Amino acid sequence: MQPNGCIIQCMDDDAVFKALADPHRRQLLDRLFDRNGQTLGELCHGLEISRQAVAKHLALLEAANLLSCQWQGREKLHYLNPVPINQIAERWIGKFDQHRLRALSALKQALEGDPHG
Amino acid sequence: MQPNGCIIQCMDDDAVFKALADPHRRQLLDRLFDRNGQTLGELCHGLEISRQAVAKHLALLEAANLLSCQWQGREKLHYLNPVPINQIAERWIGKFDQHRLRALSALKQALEGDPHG
DNA sequence: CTGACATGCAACCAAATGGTTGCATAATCC
DNA sequence: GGATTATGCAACCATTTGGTTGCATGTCAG
Repeated sequence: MQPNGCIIQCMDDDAVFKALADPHRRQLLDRLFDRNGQTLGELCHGLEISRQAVAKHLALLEAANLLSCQWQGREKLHYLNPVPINQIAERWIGKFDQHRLRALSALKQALEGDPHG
Repeated sequence: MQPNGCIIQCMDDDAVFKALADPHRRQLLDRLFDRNGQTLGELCHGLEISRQAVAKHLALLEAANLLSCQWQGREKLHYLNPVPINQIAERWIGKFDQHRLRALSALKQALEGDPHG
């Protein structure tokens, strides 16, 4: 849709796919989905890797534009950005979803609040 | 939701995400999307890597259940399987798409047989 | 059968990846 | 100011990854 953005975004796609390739990183996204705006320290809880490892993952996610950060005093808050995932879903994954169109039909009905299901 | 399938599928998710992480592999899927059932040799055309490298990528995609193969004489035909991508989209990516719900509303209209679409 | 073609298998290699440890920097609390 | 806390930076390491080359196997054509 955007005139220039597409070229740049397609380059970004690779970063996003690579960012999603690691289970720890997906887990971090999951956690931020559950509670947005967590600090590095909070995101470390329960993960069995070191703080620095988590920091690296977060930096990579940030580089892929999957999250944005905001400093608050000495704490760095991490906020989820679902847009790149969304874009991949729309532009790339959707392409493979002839099958999904059926699911969408069902979803359409659900969105309509269709009582017949 | 599925009683047993979920556990297995979640393990598969990682393989699928990893499989999608490489641009060459995504390109191969794109090519199979354009024309299904290609041989290894055909899939090599235009790629600047060796046949063996392509074969490795295809093996990885097959392991991730993203494509299925069928021998025909001395040729191995490769067929796209969009289901795992679909499942990821449904189960994981969809979760992050509060935003996408708006897009779905638009799509819903398109599916309704919008004459302008 | 012989040669050409399509693929598989295995060894090997360089670079990327995911992790660690140690130290530095900056903000907060007493 | 000094200790504590939150994070960053850099060096280092093992494993994985993506690629290569060389050779083996199996199938088709003459």
